[in-house]
Amino acid sequence: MAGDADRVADAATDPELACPTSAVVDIVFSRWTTPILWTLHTHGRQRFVELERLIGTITPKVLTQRLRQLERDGMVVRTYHPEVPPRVEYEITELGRSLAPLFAHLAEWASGNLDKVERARHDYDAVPSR
Amino acid sequence: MAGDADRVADAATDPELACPTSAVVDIVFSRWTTPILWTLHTHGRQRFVELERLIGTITPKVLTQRLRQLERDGMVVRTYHPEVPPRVEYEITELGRSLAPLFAHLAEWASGNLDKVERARHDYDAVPSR
DNA sequence: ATAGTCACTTTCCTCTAGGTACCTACTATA
DNA sequence: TATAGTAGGTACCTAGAGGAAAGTGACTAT
Repeated sequence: MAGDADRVADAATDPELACPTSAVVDIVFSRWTTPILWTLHTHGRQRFVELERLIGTITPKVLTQRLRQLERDGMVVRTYHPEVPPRVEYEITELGRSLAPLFAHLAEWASGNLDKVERARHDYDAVPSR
Repeated sequence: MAGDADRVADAATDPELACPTSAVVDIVFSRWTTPILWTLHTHGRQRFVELERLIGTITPKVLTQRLRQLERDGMVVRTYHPEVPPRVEYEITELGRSLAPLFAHLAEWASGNLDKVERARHDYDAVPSR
C-alpha cells in the first residue's frame, strides 16, 4: 500500500484524484449506463429482451456487459428464474434510485442551458478563421 | 426534417432520446472534461502549461483537443497574447460555472455512496461462481 | 421434424480515442 | 552556436471499446 506521502503526491499528479468527481463519472456516466438506469427507473423491473427493445440500438453483448457492471456496482439486481425458456429480470436498487435527484438536476441544467451550448457552438463555427 | 410521428419513433428507439440526460453527459462528462473544468474552477485562469502540470497525466495533444471542444461549447474562453514566447490563458465561463452546483451534487453523492459501491463490488467478487 | 423463445456467449471485425515522438516560429540567455 | 521556453500541430501506431452475426442449450409448440 502507498504511504501518506505517496497519496499526497498522487493527489497532485493523478487526474482521478485531482478531480473529486472522476470516480463517480466512471461509475455512473460510462457509456450506456445512463440509458439503462433511466429505463429501469421509469419502466420498472424489466426482462433482458424488453430492455433491449426499450433502449433500441444496444447489442445483446454490450447490454450484458453493462448490466453485469451495474450489478457489480450495486445499482441493479438480477433475478434468474430457471424456467424454459429462461427468464431473467433486472431491477434498479435503492442505491441506483439514489441517483434520481442527481439525474433530475442534470435534466434541469440541460433544459436551461442546452440551448446556450447550441448557440455557443453556432457562434464558434461561424468564425471562418478556424 | 422529421415529422412528429418520426420523432416519436425516434424517442422509442434512439438511446439519446430515450434518456433525457444523454445529451448533457456527452457534453459535460466526456473524457478529461471534468478534470479540466474542475481545475479551471478551483485554480482560476490558467496558462496551457500550468493546466498540463495541474492535471498531471494528460498529453498536450489531448489537452488541446479537449480545450477546443470546451471552448466551442462555451464552457471556456481562450485568450491569446501574441507575445514571444506566446502566452495563452484559459478561463471558465459563466456557463461553465453554472455547472458548479451540479458538480457539488455529484461530489456529495460520491461522499455518501461511493463506499456502498465499493462494498457491493467486494460482495460481488466474493461469490466464486462467477 | 422443425421452428421458436430467451438470455446470453463467442468470434470476428472496424473504428477511434489516445499515446509517442517530432516539428513550428521566435527570442532571450549562456 | 546551442539550448530553453511556449503553445500548440502533425504523422504514426496501438489497444480497447463496441458492433454484426452466428451459435448454444433446454424445452415447447406445431
